[in-house]
Amino acid sequence: MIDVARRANVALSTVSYAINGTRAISAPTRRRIQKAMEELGYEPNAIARGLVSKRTRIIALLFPTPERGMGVTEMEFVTGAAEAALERDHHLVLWPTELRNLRQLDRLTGQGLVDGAVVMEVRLDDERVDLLRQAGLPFSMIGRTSEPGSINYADIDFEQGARDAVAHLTALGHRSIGFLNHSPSAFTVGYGPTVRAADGFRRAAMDAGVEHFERLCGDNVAAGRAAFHELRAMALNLTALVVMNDHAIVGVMDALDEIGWRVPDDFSLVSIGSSTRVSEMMRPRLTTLEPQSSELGRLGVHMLIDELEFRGAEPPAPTQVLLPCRLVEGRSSGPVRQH
Amino acid sequence: MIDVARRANVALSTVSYAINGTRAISAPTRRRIQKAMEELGYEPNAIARGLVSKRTRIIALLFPTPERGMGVTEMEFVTGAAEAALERDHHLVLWPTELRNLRQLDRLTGQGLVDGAVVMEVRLDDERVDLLRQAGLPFSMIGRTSEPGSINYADIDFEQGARDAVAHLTALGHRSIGFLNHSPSAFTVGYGPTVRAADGFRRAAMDAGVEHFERLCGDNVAAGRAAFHELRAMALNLTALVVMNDHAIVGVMDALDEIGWRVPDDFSLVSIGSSTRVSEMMRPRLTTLEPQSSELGRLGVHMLIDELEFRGAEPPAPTQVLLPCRLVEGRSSGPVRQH
DNA sequence: ATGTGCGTTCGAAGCGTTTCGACGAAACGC
DNA sequence: GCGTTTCGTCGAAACGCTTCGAACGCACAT
Repeated sequence: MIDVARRANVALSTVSYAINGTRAISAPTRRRIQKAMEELGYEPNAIARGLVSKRTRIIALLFPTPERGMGVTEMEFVTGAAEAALERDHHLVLWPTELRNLRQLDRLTGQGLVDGAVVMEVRLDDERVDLLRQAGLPFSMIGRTSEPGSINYADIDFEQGARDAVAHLTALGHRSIGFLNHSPSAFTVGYGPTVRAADGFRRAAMDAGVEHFERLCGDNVAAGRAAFHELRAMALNLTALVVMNDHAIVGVMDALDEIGWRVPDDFSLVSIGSSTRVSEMMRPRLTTLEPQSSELGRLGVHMLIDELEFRGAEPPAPTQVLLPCRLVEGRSSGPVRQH
Repeated sequence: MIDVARRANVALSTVSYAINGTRAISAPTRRRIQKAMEELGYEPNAIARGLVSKRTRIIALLFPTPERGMGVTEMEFVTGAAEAALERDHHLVLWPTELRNLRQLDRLTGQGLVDGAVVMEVRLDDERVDLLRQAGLPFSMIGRTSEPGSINYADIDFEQGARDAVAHLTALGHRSIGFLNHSPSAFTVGYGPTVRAADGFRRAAMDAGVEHFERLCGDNVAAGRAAFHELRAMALNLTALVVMNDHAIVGVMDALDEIGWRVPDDFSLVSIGSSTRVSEMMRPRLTTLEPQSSELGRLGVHMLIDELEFRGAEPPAPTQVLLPCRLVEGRSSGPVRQH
């Protein structure tokens, strides 16, 4: 920076003002500085900048490391967030913190490396959120707690998604619809999508006046297969299933094969939350309510940076967004079978 | 840090030495400092540390943003890398740089934020690698260029994977085997796995003395379906296919349905590079040569940090690792059909 | 000529660490 | 009992920037 200043015949501080736009700089001076920077290939040192300005322009992405690893949806959160961060001239660091290990998270925030955080896979009651709030670190959420207050969040509207799924099926004439949810453990830890999708399904089915059945189901093929057989035994008129469980749905299709039912002729399936990349791999291609995952990741980052940049001024109104799922019709849903 | 020093009755610098182990500190003094740090909940400021020590303990993960987005395999690289970084007390930032946009990468490295980089999805001839080398930034690769020289890398051994796939099929009695590769564009840009798997397949088939056919194939269902029909028309005895293309393989199965062939009774399929999470979603569950993606991400980070920590001492021998794929038998491969 | 105000620019003081050279005290050999 | 080494500690100087208060020149009004 000294070299740039010397070359442009100005003081060190003038270069700084020119870079940050903190004070007015006359056009000729600015030009000289620009030129000097380019000629020297100068790039301001992010660390030194961060040290004095208290703005590191680094934000953290908090994601839990679940047993089963992450799917396509989560990957899209991450890439979306990373792209958005870069566009807004920020860096995104990954903090894969186990949920129980709050101590680690505490240490990480204490290091003063990041200006804020985006929290992924938020639970209805999430300790990480409490910790961040206490630490005074600005953050936004992908997902939301049961009491989000004035915290910025962007979430998938799984409740509406479930309603849309039911609407899609009732429009096709189905009058007895089941719902296969995530695992019981997801439900008990208060994983929002699990809870809210179930609500949406129930209401939509009641509003439509159709027979409906719900079931939690382990996140694996065998559980899906078993769940289907059970559901069918208790719901004799069942003609369609809404499934929010990418693994279980495979088991369901296996079970359908076993009893010789064809999809969608004899039975319809609608998946909630599968990305097209996954639903395209199924045969038949699944009808799915696809979440806008990448967009969600982007939003989370933008909300956070908006907040960071407004610091000092009066806080802007919290941004709280529910993104609808997009209905992508595959070949797994069709008109109800006529007996 | 001043508070800690005051509380422990030592000089500022003594606290620093105690934290970093840079100089010997007597046991009682160290204890006093430890205690003071805990009582005050003190955590050293990562930014200030980085500024003076020239070691930010931040490393970058470079991944291209391809059109089709990333799959499960890539996600596992990322999470593996993030976990490994955290374990070794480093931060991982995501740099999703478009391949053509080298300018951006140049700027990013110029900021002096990161100590080194892990490059994902390396091509046989990769401009990013040249740029990093010129910038003097230490880095390791997941994948490898055609001339890796003394650069650390960890790569999936797709060549061996292809051989294993052929071995698996010949052991089942197959004597006419096809290979469905990635898209022509992947081949022309010199994407390593595409090129090397083809080599491995060809050699293994020749060594085993079996009839073999190869084909590039667009990364989508329709292309896979078309490719199968074409392949079958020119290879009348074909009884099995090795596929390194998660999307195309779905099309192949559709095509098999169309001609009434069942998997694996009438025709065998082996996938290369599909993670179990994907192959479990296929029906029948695919036999796959699963890459150890998470391990690869971890390795990339460890290699880089090893190198960073050795700076100054003579450079350690380059670590260059090929990780074998793991054969996971599904239900898509079986004994050759007897006519 | 002298004062007033504005738009620009300057010098210097930090930001929270690491690290260098130096120093006091205890331990050693003779 | 005197140099000499070793161990543990200290004060102060960076690291590369931002930002504060002050000062400069210039046009304008007085």
